[in-house]
Order: sequence, then C-alpha cells, then structure tokens
Amino acid sequence: MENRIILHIDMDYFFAQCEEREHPEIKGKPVVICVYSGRGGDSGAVSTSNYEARKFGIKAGIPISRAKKMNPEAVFLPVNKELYQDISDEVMEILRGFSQNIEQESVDEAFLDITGNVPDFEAAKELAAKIKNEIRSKTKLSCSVGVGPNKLIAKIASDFQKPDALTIVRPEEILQFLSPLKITDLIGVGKKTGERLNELGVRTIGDLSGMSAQDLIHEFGQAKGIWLKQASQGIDDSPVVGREGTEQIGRIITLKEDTIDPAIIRDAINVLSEEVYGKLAVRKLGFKSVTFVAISADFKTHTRNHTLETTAKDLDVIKTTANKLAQTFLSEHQVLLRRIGVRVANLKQEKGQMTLGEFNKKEIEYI
DNA sequence: TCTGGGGTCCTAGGACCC
DNA sequence: TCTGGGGTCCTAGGACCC
Repeated sequence: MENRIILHIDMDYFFAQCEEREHPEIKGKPVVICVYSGRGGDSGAVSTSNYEARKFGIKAGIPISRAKKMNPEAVFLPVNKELYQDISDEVMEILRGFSQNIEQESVDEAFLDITGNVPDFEAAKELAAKIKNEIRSKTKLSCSVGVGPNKLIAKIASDFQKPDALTIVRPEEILQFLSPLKITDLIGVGKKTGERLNELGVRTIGDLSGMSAQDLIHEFGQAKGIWLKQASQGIDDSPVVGREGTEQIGRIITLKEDTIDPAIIRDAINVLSEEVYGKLAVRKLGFKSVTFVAISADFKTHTRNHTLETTAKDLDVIKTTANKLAQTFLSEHQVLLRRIGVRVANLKQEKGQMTLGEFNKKEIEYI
C-alpha cells in the first residue's frame, strides 16, 4: 500500500457537457439539466448545469423554478440517461486502455492505480495529460484529473481546479495542499459534520488536523473519529478495486400529489416493482431483501425492510413483499406521502450467469 | 424558493445462538 | 435470586456522494 500513484478522472459538468456535444448550437449558453417530478410545470430539481449557468447561481439540487428565475434565457433540458450512459461507456473503455486497475466510482468518475505503470510522479503527470488528450480527441469532452499517492488526495486534487484541469499532489506536498482547504472539501465531510466541526472552531482541514484523535472520537465515535483524524493528514489506505456489481437496485418516484390513499400507493408500488425487476432480470440477479421507501410530505425518509429466507428472483415476490411492508407502514403512520420507492438488496448472481463482458453487452442492448 | 433519483456506508438496538 | 461474553444477523435511520 506504500508509494502508490493514483489518478482520479472526473468528467466536467458531465450531463450538460454531453448535451453540448449532441447539440453544438447550445454551446456557450447557460445549460441546465433538469429532473422533472411529474407534478406539472417546473416542479423538480436541477441535476447539473454548465459553467455559464453556474455564473447565475444555477447549480445541482436547486428547484427548477428557482433556476428559471435566476436566468429565464438559459437552455433547460430534461435528463437523457441513455445518452450519458453511452458516453460514459466510451470514456471508461478509454481509461481501461491505460490501466486494468480501475475503479469506476460513478457514471462520470473513476480511479486508476498506475503505480506499476510509471516510475514517478513526473511520469504520472505525463500519463495524466495523455489520458486527457485521448478522452478529448475520442469523445470531444473535457475532464479534470487529480494525481496523488492515494484515492482521497487524487479525488480532492481532481476537484481542486476545474474544468479541464490537471492537478498533481506529491507525497511531500500533502499537508501544504490540504491545510488551507475547507473541511467540506474533505470527501466524506458534508453539511452535518461540517456544521458540528464549525461549532468546535474547526474551519479548515489544517484546523482539523490540529485536533486530537481522542477529541474527535469523543465527538464522532470510534470509526468516524479515526477517519477524520487520518483524512485531515491525507492518510488513506483504501485500495483501487474494480466493483463487481451493484449491491442494491431501487427505483423511487414522486407521486402526482401527496397522498395516503392505499390504492394509489399500491399501483405505484406495482409499477416500481416491475421496473426494479426489469433491471434485475437483464443482469440475471436474485435478491434476498426488499425495502419499501416512503418520503413523507415533510421530506422525512422512512423505510421498511424484509429479508427473505432464501434468495428469490420473481417479480411477484417483490410486489407482494413491498406491498405488505407498505401496509405495515401505513398502519403505523398517518402521514401524507410525497415520494415512494422500492429497493432490493443482497443481490446474488443466479447460476449459469453471464461473464462480465456478456453482461456489459447485454446491458447496452437493454438500455 | 419549494425541494429528483441513483447509490454507498455506518450506527445502534434487538434477536438469537453458543 | 441472580446470572457472562462474544458473534452474527436483522431493522430503521442517517450522512454522504454524484
């Protein structure tokens, strides 16, 4: 685990950049990719936006209606997942050409362990530049790359300057690099942890590294305390590992209106179950647990889970179990529901499964 | 200004077994 | 009447990420 060289590749404003590639006429304009909730009008949230839109304050997570007020002239497009998945496949294929030791982190991000491929960080920098060039020439898209001695540093580095950036952090530069950054720049420190740390007078990663492990453990518990202490010093031993497959598959939707009507909820569960089943079936996966997810009108998330005796694979099991769980939940809670979801987990490949290559091909056909 | 949808990982309490 | 400790699995909730 010592002296590794890790790359993190992060596609710039991915969904919006994909749309710019497909529709060159929108390039240069503010572009906003939207997830509409189906409640009519502009109900929904922004998934991502390009840099022109960000100048107006339009960023991921804000309501579409608010974004429209910030800039009514911007180009608003619905998400086109099939397009982004196809382009993602192109990018990942290119990356695989540079190193077999790859971990795809999301649709637009990946880690590469190039320890065995290059002698030092200077060579790593050249390789990273080469990767950026090849992605640009083959897909016409820009990305930002971070190079560091571990995943944590590589990821923070890829985020450090954007877009179209290349940032190298050598082992001896870690503390200098991290110390002035905000604590929320540390991957894994979000809003809640950030606020609690602020209350302790901690604003930068440097401040955090000045806290004792004991105090952090006292405040955040054993695992998180130790992790915070190590992360603040740029220590991260997690390996780059190819993820074999997903651990869970779910679908969640926003209801047309808030409701406690069991018939409406049942109908929605049946549709969601079928969609989850569809995803399982192409991958030839069985499941051992089913979860019903309910998000109430006040945006609280509730879950009801059931673990089966043995691995199942039938649509009917998903439907029946999810509906039973929903009934239990509804008998306990008289709250209006805004969104509901169905999720299966403890996934297991069925016998006579496909190879990974066959699986990838099949999935492309399915999409 | 009214809030999407896909995930991962961790925690705490209880059941159950040895 | 009082009575251990460890391990594993399950459930519900929460933080976080893209």
